[in-house]
Amino acid sequence: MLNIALIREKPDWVKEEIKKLNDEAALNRIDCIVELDAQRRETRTRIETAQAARNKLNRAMGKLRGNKGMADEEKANRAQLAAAALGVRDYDRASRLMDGSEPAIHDEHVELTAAFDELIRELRIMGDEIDEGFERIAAIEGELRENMLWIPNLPHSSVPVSDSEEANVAHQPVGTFREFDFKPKPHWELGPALDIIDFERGVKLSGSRYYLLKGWGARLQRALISFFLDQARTNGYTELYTPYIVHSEMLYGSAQFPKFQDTVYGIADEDKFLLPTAEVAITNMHRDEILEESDLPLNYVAHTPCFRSEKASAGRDVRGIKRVHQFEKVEMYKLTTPETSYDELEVMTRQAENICALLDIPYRRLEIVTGDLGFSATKKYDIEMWSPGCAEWLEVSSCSNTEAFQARRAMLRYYPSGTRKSRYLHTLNGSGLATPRVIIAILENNQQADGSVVIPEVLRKYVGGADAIKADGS
RNA sequence: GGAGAGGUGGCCGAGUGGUUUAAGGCGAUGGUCUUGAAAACCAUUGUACGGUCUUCCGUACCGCAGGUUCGAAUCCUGUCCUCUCCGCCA
Repeated sequence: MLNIALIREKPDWVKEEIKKLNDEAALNRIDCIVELDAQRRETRTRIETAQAARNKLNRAMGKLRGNKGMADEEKANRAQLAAAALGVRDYDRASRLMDGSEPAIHDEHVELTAAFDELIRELRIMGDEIDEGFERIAAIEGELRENMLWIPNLPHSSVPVSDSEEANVAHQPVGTFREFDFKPKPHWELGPALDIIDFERGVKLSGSRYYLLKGWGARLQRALISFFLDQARTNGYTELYTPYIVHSEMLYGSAQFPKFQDTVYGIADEDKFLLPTAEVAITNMHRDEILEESDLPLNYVAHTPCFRSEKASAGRDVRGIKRVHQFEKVEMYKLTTPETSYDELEVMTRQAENICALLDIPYRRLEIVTGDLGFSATKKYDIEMWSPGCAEWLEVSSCSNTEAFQARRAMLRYYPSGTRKSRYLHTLNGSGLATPRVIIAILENNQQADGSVVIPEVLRKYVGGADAIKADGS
């Protein structure tokens, strides 16, 4: 979520920024937000002042009714006078009469019960008005929040401005592109030939975009996950094992909801969902907490399966395991101070790149333009591995700074050293890395003329020293 | 899944529907005292939002959401979570 004060103070500037993001619908909400915010504050001030008077009167009522030292005669008289004062909305006088701080002139006999009934009637009228006011506030705030939840994060000033993902700035590729003396095959041929990816049976079990890894396929994936986690640990990340099913609030916290509600899988009859990424669990881990600056940065890493419905990309990338409903990912995550988050983004991105380098697969960094930033990032780098079989760059990591966008939604705060005034912290996330696409890249880059696949050096210690996957299964 | 007991501030823990502050303690912070520390004593104490916004004022928050009432931590309903016992289970 954006800071509402920013929209209040610089609505035109915010609109200009949103224009860079290709989000027409969000743009149209800004005027509405400004209006609702003004209404909200005006109504709140008015109703809360009335509520203050009401609280005071109710306390005075208790004092009057429970005052053992006061004769019924005087109580009745005060109640009657207070009711009259309430009738002309003189709340101060009414409360002084009730709590005894203003003398009451006793001029006529008043019946106690009748006087209190009259007073309670006046208080009820006042209370009903205020209750209506609070209902109005709740309605306004609900509508305001609903609008705010649909406003994307604003781009960092260093992000190239463009609406087209074609314009993403590709850095110089790193690594050696292998020269093949045969035509490299795509993984959807290599996998079945080696009997390590079984598409038919995956589909039999669960439908399209599901697959089954078998033998070396499953083993290679497990090796990769261990390797990724060990790399992250070496880089100072604390490993987490998180729930894979979370409450819907968590998806609001990490900003998948409400906009991307149809990209996740829900649990029947429960308000819970399968993780589309570990980011959701980690973002909300410190929800509603206030950390100390000395705790930061917090670096976490978690391996989880990721479940995605991929409704938006129906029909695209249906071949192979490039885009699937279930995959394994190792996610790096940082909670930092606002001062350090951009430096940390560079650090995290280099760490992701380093994993590609260690696997000895050619890769490149993409600097994502404003129009392709997504909903929550202020700045984002993608890392792509080259896959000679399908002859394309495959996104294997995406590293983002969301600044305080998720922190504001999930209430992630910290006390700067020496103060007790909390601030929102910054959050960053980056894959490090995701398996099915890395498996694709390894199969396609390391395939040999005889159909075998060489196992990257760094993975061998995870597979008992084996150096190749052969068609005969050895 | 069944039965029961509970959810109160950073922590522990009181709290007959009212008579202006959620008692008291612990912890933390500041101060007094001290050569320094401890002890003792004094003071302070959360979050969010709003107000002519650093120290002032107000509103809301006693798991969460509703309800009853002039007034709810307290009464009612629902819900989530925790604990104990039983059942099941890796």
